[in-house]
Amino acid sequence: MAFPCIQRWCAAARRGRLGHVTEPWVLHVDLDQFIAAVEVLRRPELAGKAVIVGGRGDPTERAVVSTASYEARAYGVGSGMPLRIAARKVPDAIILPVDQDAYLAASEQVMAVLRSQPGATVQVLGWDEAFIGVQATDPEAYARQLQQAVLEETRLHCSVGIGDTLVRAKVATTFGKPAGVFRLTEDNWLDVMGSRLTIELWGVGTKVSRRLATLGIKTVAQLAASNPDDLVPEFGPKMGPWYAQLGRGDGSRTVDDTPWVARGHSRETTFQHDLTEPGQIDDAVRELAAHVLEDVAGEGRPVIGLTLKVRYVPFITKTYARKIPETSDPAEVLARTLDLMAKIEPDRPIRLLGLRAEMTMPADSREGHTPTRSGW
DNA sequence: TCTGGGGTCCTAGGACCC
DNA sequence: TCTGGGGTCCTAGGACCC
Repeated sequence: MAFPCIQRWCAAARRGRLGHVTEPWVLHVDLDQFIAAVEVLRRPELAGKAVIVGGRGDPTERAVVSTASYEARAYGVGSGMPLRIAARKVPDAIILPVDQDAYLAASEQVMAVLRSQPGATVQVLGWDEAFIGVQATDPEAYARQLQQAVLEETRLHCSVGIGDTLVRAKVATTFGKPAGVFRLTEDNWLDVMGSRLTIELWGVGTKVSRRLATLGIKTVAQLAASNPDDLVPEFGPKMGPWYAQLGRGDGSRTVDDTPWVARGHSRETTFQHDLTEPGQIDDAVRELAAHVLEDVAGEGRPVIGLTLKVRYVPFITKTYARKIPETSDPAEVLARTLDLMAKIEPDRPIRLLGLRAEMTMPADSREGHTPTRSGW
């Protein structure tokens, strides 16, 4: 299958660029403080102030921070932090409610700009980030031009990571923030990342970094040098070798722009006051299930699996799952969800903090695909 | 300090079959 | 009476990401 390479070689030769053949690069684009930036755009008077976006914008409620502006981050506020705590840390912060529609609209604008870049293959990862695959002789120049285009058309700043794999591009972006560009390849990966802790890797959190440490692996360099087989007893046949690969920054180099199709949908709520009465719980499950059904029905796809996740009072999560015969009948799905709910600790008093209802859809009703995590 | 809401994927262990 | 070994499917739970 040398044909595409020869074609590229010929094309390069035609342009008189032989000896400077264009290389395939992965770019990772990440909008800077995206949600806060969108809020500042429509309220310019907020520029330069400590802005915190979370929940319904009421710091007395149970909710967490979605995004904080850099000014608020200077006080130690970060996403995921309880809103109540954040408000205490920055007493004069401006606290705003989450407005998903506004962020989605801004996101679509940004993605349109990315797709309009010459030769770009765009793989969207979330509201505020995407991979871009591109052939370029000077990826930094390409990145700068891309940042300029995004800024001109959306008034939003972004950072760009350049890499020879998806993982390296993704990690590179953190060194480009804010509004910068950084390149991470096989050549400088260990120089830049080697002495850092494994938790700084994309896909390694507190639990896994702690388990790695018990194996004597604390730094990225140590993980990179580890034998993949040695990690199998602790992490299993897939995750073990995957972590070793992650330590080296290796993995897929392919940006996949196949349209995203969800595997399932879910809704979650946290109650402002714990639920204790069976009637309340019944109502909550019905309401949640109805919302998920709307999302599923909106795609015109059937349901094959149900999951209820129940958060009890001292932060215990219980899962109840059922495979069901494929159906598109909302009444049947609701009835089966209520069956599942009957399993919620019927025998002892309960206090519910929150509920999550999930519905999964058959794989063969999907047309697109996306790389699996272990594929990265 | 006390924990959102939307996702994805992996693993262990049990049930069941041959 | 006691028990191999492989495979698949399902449930529960966990971890991580934005």
